[in-house]
Amino acid sequence: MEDGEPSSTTCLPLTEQKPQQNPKSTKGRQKIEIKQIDEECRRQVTFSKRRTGLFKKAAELSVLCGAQIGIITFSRRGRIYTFGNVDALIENYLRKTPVMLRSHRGGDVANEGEEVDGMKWWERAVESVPEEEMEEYMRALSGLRENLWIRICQLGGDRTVQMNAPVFQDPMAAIEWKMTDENLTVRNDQGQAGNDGYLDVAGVPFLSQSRR
Amino acid sequence: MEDGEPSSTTCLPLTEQKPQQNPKSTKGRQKIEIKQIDEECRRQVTFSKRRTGLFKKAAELSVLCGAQIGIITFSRRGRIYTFGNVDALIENYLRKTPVMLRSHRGGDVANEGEEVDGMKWWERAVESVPEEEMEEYMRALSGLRENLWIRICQLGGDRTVQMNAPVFQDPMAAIEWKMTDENLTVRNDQGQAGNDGYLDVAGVPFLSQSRR
DNA sequence: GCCTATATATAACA
DNA sequence: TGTTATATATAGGC
Repeated sequence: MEDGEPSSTTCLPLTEQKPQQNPKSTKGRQKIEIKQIDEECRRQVTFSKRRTGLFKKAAELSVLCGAQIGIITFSRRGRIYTFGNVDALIENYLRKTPVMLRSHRGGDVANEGEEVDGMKWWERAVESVPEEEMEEYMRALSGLRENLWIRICQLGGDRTVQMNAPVFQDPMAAIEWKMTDENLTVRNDQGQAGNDGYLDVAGVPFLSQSRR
Repeated sequence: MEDGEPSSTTCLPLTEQKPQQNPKSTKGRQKIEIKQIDEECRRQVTFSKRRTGLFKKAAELSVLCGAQIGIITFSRRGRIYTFGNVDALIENYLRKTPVMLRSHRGGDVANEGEEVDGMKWWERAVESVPEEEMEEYMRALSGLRENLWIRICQLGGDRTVQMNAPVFQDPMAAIEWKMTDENLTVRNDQGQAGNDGYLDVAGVPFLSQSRR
């Protein structure tokens, strides 16, 4: 947009300028390029502010449109910040996109619908599985489990910070939920405690925000 | 837009303000209350626009701060819209908040850390479980599975719309990702196709949502 | 969808 | 953190 001095040519210099010794207390919001922020400090500030903004937007969308929204965020340090009823949404999501089930019977997702007694294999009680199918059943369950945890070891961080906004057990609850400061407050629950020193590369904080 | 001059108000009032030709082409963005939108049509438009905005914000945050972000959204019709590498994030999330494991050995999460051969019970191969523990193991797995699917039947809708933005297999990939139109384009894949008529129960949305 | 006028989100500072 | 000046998001309308 405009950049340099638009010059004051179009304005009459009639009255003296504002006596403010503050020609412009700040530069205001500057345009930035959407690319990785290198400066640790600035990045953290941005992460914090924008995460807050993102969650707020999600909350508004949820209320305005009665939608269920869940957000999972891993900071680069491996810390988790979540919004919404993530657990319920995950379960629902897993059902609608059953990627975890491919390991059953050859891994062809086409078999997914196979039923016995009107139930999908994963819906049947373990005890109801016939002896002769047990081995295969176990293998399937194992695969299910494996798929759940297979990539677990790929990430290192272990610090968990839960930031939960509204929890909509019931869809309608989302509508009731109001965006009060209370609701948007960060609940930094240290998880399983332990050494609190995060051993951050540069003594940058980001951890001393325990409140509430 | 101009800024050089502190007060445009001091500009010469010589010419009459805007000629009346443009009374105001639009009212511009109006302030709205954050509460459930009743009008079906307006709600859908808002949902669409704000969802796009939300995902865009998420993408920016992801790139700017190198964070991994996943968003799951269920419209009130039960359609899913997701952003980010949801699968990977879910797995990671499940590890850090192993709520699914409470069913093991009395449901005390305190036992969660119990290890055998340096592996958590859920990490062990099914085949390695001693015969005498098999029954209990199966019960535990069953519980795990049950917890995964327990609430499955509570939702009715089956339409699945996947809207996937970037897929960050690797954390660093997020940084590379650019916010092109291509990336932000909605990929509306009907899932398993079928009747598209949702049969939404009159105005009362969320239809047969079974409540608890 | 595209457009305009405003309501909001936020980058740079203190 | 809180403030300020701008960059963006978007409600209402085609």
